[in-house]
Amino acid sequence: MKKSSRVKDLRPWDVCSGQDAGDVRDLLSRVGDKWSIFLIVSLSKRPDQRARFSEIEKGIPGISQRMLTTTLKSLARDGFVSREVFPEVPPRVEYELTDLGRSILIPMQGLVNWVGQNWPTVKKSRAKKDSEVEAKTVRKRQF
Amino acid sequence: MKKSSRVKDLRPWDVCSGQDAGDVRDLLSRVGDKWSIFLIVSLSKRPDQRARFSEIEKGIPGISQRMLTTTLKSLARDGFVSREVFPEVPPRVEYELTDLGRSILIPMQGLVNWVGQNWPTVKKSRAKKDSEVEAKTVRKRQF
DNA sequence: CGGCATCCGTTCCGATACTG
DNA sequence: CAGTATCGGAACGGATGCCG
Repeated sequence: MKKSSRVKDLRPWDVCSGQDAGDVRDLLSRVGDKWSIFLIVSLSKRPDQRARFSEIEKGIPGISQRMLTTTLKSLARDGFVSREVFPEVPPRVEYELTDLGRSILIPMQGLVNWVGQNWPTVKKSRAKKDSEVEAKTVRKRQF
Repeated sequence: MKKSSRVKDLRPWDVCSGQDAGDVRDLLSRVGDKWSIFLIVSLSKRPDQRARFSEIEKGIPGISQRMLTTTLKSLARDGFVSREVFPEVPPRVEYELTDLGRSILIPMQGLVNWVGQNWPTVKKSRAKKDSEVEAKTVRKRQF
């Protein structure tokens, strides 16, 4: 067994043009920013996939108010969440995952599964390569 | 029909913890950078999922030499591609998609499908929201 | 409460020049 | 050919203060 066990027969990208890759990149950089995925998942776990600003904030440790505002705004711009303002004092604003926002959870689940299976491999590879580089650097420094 | 047609019954993230979301974010920001997805797809389309530096460069319009080097290096660090140097003059270096690199194409295909179906919706939402903001800005400017 | 405006350090990335 | 080194602009994102 040399090449026989490899995942070679997969042809998942046969239909994929450069245009597709471009659009996928747009999606990835959209949803691959620092907080979007957390917002989407956080909303998806609530009853009615709905919460107000301060609730979301509490649910996501480490996020700044500025980034919560910013990220919610751009998610709303792209139609992943909807925003509803209630004319009260103090003001109340609720955000809800839209159908579009919910729909992306399906392909995302594929990534979750992949990560669950393969992320340890990635981390091992990273550590291994890093230690090799470290060794080289040390060797260099000796001269 | 108000809420009946919604994609509500989906529960794809039931098993997903905050840790999962964190790892998924790591993956997304890893693969969501400007060029990684292009490199992976580009390699996946070649015979043997393998090509040398200059071939990849030609296949990806707009990429700078610096970013090709950088991106290949970090993909290699994480184990998505392997790097082989041939001791010749002029030097030849070949990169090949690893099993790990190939395996991620499967969940990626889900994203490709999603993008194919839903990206127009996103772009429409974007345009709509932008024009609304534009209208508001103009209204403000009148005073 | 739910923002927005500002400042500011960090990271990203393209352009360019140089090297084994 | 396949890089490395350096620079500089742009974008990201945290901290802080103000405001309806």
